[in-house]
Amino acid sequence: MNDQSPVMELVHVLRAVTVEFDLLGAEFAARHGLHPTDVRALIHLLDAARQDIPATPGWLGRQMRLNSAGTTALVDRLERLELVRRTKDTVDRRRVLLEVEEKATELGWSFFGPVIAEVVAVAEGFDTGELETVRSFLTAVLHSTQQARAT
Amino acid sequence: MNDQSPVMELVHVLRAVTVEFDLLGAEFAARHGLHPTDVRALIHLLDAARQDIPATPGWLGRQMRLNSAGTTALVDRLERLELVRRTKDTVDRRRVLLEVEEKATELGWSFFGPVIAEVVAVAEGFDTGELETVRSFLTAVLHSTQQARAT
DNA sequence: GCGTAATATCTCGCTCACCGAGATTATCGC
DNA sequence: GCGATAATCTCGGTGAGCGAGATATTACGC
Repeated sequence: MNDQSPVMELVHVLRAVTVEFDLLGAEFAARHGLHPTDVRALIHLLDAARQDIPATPGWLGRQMRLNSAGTTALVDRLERLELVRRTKDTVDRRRVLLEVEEKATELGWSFFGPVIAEVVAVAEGFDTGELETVRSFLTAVLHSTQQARAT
Repeated sequence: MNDQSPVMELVHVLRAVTVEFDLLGAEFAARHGLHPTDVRALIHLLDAARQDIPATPGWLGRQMRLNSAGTTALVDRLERLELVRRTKDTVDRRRVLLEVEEKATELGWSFFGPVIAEVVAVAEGFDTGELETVRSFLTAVLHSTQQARAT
């Protein structure tokens, strides 16, 4: 397993991309006067909205690995920034549903927009089959990592 | 640019991988009684050592987007944990060099070991050309993102 | 060379994100 | 109904990271 093997290079570049995306999020956060955590939360919330998964403080806290106190504080911040709205669940009235405001989706797009544009630009240089290879490789890494973490 | 386009799926899976790696780092940190920031710093320091880049507090702070006060506190923590050692640069005596201890490399391997094993396992299902495609795609995304961030 | 600007690091005081413990309110099984 | 369980929030405390500024060393203009 030397440093020059193709697989090791993949590991390095994957890690580098992760670091880079983190920094991107941190700088976006700083530029908009919020915290990296808020951006991460926003991503989870928009993702949930996109997939019609009901978002609650408890769910968000689990995604973020925050305890309930930290989660409450996080939701308080997001609500104060008018990015989400707390509404009571009419079915189970212990629960609070988090609804993302218009402002949040706008912010989300202003974050992802440039990233998407870059990936699109890069993708120009690859044909459909190659892109499919990349996608399936990353999906496999994702699933294998998720599974390893669950252990 | 609808949600089902191959490129959009790539963006989503890339983001998911990033989130997953973050959580991995956070859980590794928690398990070893350190903070996610410390793990990130460790990654940068090991990376620097691997590439023979001299690591100083200033350099580390720039990598992490921390100000000098935060950087000093970070290095203090790492030194207290015996992961790095401060040594004065004999050439430029304003500078402090950060040397990673044995303990740090061990910790680094215990973090990356499982990740590498997973990527290796996933890579089994792909031939050399495909892996090269993935590598060059990710490298392109990395460079384009780095450049966009520098702007 | 000599004063001044620039650079690297550190100190101090402070804010606030997050944690642990526990309170509160709502639901469910019996 | 009643205890057990679940979802959320409150309170107090810890510490990571910031802004401002101090200190020490080096580079530059004259």
